[in-house]
Amino acid sequence: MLKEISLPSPHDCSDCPIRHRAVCARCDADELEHLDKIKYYRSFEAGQTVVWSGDPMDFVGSVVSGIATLTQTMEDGRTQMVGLLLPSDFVGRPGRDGSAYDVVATTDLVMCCFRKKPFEKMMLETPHIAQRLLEMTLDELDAAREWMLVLGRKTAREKIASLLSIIARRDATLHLRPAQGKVVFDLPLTREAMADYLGLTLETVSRQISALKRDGVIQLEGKRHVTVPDLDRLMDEAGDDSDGGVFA
Amino acid sequence: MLKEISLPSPHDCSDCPIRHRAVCARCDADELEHLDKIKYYRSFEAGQTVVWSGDPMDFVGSVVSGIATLTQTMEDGRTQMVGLLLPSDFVGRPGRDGSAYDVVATTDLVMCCFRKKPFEKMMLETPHIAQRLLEMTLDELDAAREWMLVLGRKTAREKIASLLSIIARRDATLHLRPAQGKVVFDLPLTREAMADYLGLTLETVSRQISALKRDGVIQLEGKRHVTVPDLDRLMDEAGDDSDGGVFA
DNA sequence: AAGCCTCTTTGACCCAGATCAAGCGCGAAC
DNA sequence: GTTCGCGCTTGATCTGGGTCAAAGAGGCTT
Repeated sequence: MLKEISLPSPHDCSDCPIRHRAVCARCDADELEHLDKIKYYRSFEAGQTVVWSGDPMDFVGSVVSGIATLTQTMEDGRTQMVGLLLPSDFVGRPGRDGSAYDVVATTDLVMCCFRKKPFEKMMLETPHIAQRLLEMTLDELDAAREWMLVLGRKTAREKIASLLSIIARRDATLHLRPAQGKVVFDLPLTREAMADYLGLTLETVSRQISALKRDGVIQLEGKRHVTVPDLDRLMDEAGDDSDGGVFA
Repeated sequence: MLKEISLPSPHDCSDCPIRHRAVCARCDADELEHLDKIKYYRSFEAGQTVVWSGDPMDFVGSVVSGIATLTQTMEDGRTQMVGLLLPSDFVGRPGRDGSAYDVVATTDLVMCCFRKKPFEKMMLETPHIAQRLLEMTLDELDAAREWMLVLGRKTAREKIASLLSIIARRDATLHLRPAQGKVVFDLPLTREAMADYLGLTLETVSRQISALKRDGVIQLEGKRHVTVPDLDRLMDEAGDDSDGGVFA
């Protein structure tokens, strides 16, 4: 198994890239100082498991950079990804000891962790944190429900288009580019991970990506670098009428 | 369209059947009194729509009795149920004007509604409410993710068994009976609603129910009255290893 | 630069579940 | 008591996506 990387230099909340979106978004200077005392950074290599389902977790935290996945596995090995954790997303559940899912780093990953007990205590005393966490949890619930429609009712082609448009829009907002017209990005997931997210096999994922390429909906350079000439076209293929905004 | 029924007699929080499970579970007497001022009851007939997706909602609230569903619909009519609302479950999202889903009463339904604006104000001032809502939202998120595994990876037979065992366990806990051995209950959903929940067609639902009956996993009296001779057997068929507890 | 290893693509075939189509059973309306 | 309508079942057939199998394409190691 891979070794955990130690972070070269711990940094300060004031220049934290996720300062304004994470669970600490609403905190004032005093509260940040308090958080600072219970926080620490951890880094993981791509492919490393952050927590195993069922294992005790003595921390909660935020993704600072990189991407992690939340997956559930059945005894016979069938797996379903139930969440994609992007920078600023929260990991762990206050008031619960074990993790309900496997959390795996898909890319190199940096997390800002809080020791669980002190964090829980602080949540009770600091409405700003509890409020922000509620808001984030409600957003995740909406995203999960949006995904239930994808899993339950969409065709393979629509599923792929849905995933690509989510990534494309997320990337556009992250880089403050307009979320329409031409979008270019790198796929952060392998075909297998995409299959696990979409409830498909990796062969079907591959075939449908080839089909979308053949039909000019996307262009591919290598296996991962994607160009979407017309985001509206892609979103049409996804079957949702413009709305969307799952991981907004 | 059906008419809304007016409730014969509004009742008091102290003898409310969902007092200890709903969003108000942690409230003390003062807080309940405050809530009482902004609350009102509404009743709906089976089949009636409580809110349409996209429509403005000027209230949030709790299901007091009956069952409601949360569904999403695509332009071409494909629909996916994304939530099953049982007594004590919360409806609506503080801080959002419109409903993201259709909310439909599956049975006759009574709701305890709070005017939205005052409720939002009260949430900011009353940690007990925000804390309980966070807890409930986290539970719903877990349930939604559990359901993603069902939708994405389970076979039709496993899907049916999963739904039946959820209903059976919920019913058992609601009536304080042991959640194992023999369980008897009524299906609160039509075959079509089950299909919408499971991402199947109603024909497949019907066939798989017949198959489970033929195999002795369940017994049916009429279309809706179900006897599960051995809950463990049913849960085996659902494919999850004992754990479960989605709507616990 | 040869050999591996992992990720990916593509082909051939198969099957679970969708679709299309009757028909049943039971309560409500006339 | 007959008819209507709705919810449900069952059969026949079709098909999207799964399964099994082979091979290409980079990137790393030695």
